[in-house]
Amino acid sequence: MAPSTTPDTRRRILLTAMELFAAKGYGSTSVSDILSRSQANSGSLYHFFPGKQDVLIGVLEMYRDGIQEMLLDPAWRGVEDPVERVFALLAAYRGMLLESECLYGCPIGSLALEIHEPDPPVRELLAQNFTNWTTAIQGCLNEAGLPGGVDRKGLAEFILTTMEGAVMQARTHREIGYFDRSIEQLRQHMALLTQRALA
Amino acid sequence: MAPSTTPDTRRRILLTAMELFAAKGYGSTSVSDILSRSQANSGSLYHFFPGKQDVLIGVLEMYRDGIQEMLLDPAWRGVEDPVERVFALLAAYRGMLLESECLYGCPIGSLALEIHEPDPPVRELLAQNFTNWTTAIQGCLNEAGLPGGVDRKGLAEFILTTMEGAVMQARTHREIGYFDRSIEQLRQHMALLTQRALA
DNA sequence: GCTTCACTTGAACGATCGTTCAAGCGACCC
DNA sequence: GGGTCGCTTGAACGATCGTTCAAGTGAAGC
Repeated sequence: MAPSTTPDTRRRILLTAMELFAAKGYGSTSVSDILSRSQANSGSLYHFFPGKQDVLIGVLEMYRDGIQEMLLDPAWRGVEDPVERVFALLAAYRGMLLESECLYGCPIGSLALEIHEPDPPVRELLAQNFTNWTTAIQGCLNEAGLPGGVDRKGLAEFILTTMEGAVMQARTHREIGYFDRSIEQLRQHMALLTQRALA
Repeated sequence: MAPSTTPDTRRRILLTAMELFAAKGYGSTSVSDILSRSQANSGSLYHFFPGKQDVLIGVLEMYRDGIQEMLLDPAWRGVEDPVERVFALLAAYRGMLLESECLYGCPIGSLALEIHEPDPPVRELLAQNFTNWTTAIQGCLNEAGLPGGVDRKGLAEFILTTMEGAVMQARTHREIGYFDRSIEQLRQHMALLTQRALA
């Protein structure tokens, strides 16, 4: 649609907001923060977005629509085994924690807990992001040779639960060990689930 | 007013702030919110607290010092079995979710993820709250007849991880089922850990 | 050349934020 | 009675918030 020469202000604003929301949260990021970091003027922002919340909606849509390219593809590059892919994704979050000295983990989880009374479209997008995540994991679990009795959807949700809880503790203690130990427990759990059928 | 009871403005401010921080978060709670709901004046608040952040510190200290009376004692009333106590505590969080139609879960977890760059005293208090929680759970696990090889500290942290992640998903989806399914996975995990030694 | 229109510019707005402070109150000690 | 002091009162402050808008730009269609 837009020629390559256009500055693509809308996208620049969204990418900046994505970065700032992840780093400082939604409430602590001011519109003028977004404007100065994205080199845009308030009039431009309000030309594309009715208000600040609609910038958040745009960011959550980017996460939702980009989960494959932005998250799964990089995490799963060179990893074929479906169970390994589960832990490769978790390792990607570990990497984000390490890069930021345990400051930033999962941007969706942070926003989900920060925004206490979200308007319906925001809540819905947060939920969609979680659902897409667990659906991707469920795909791995389906490929994996799990015993028949295992509840794949429940286990996929549990893996998200573990990631979010582990990120929260690692961030709070500023210590990656809290993340690692929870992941290790999850690994044990999945091993026991697999092994139970063999016994 | 009631002359027999001391006004105890400081405590009234803290209890109000505790309530508001849990309901709206720290950033979205204004000082004037606290003042009007606690029937205090700004001068009184700033007489007791250097600033808003010190109110948060006071609230986190209340949570830390009151974990036994406010959280564990009510949850464990009439429950003696140590493993049952673990799930009774989790059931207490389930109750908070239900009472609020899946809006409020764990106030510490919400604050931990909302406050992205906490000053050291705040971060330290959040970490202390988590540590006290896992230490209490570890006490249960020590009493329980777990096989010798089980990592009690790691498992206690994993139980907190599960609670926080499960609360996050239930809140985001506004559906208690997301909480329940993660707890069920945890129950399986603990059952498998116990049973493995018997096999 | 003129019009149209998507987009940009940036000053300005009212609201609300956290915070300050001079003044006042009242219980207790001298 | 006078003085001290912990606590209260509430108006006021400057800063910053999200948002508005009138004016301007420039490419495309006629």
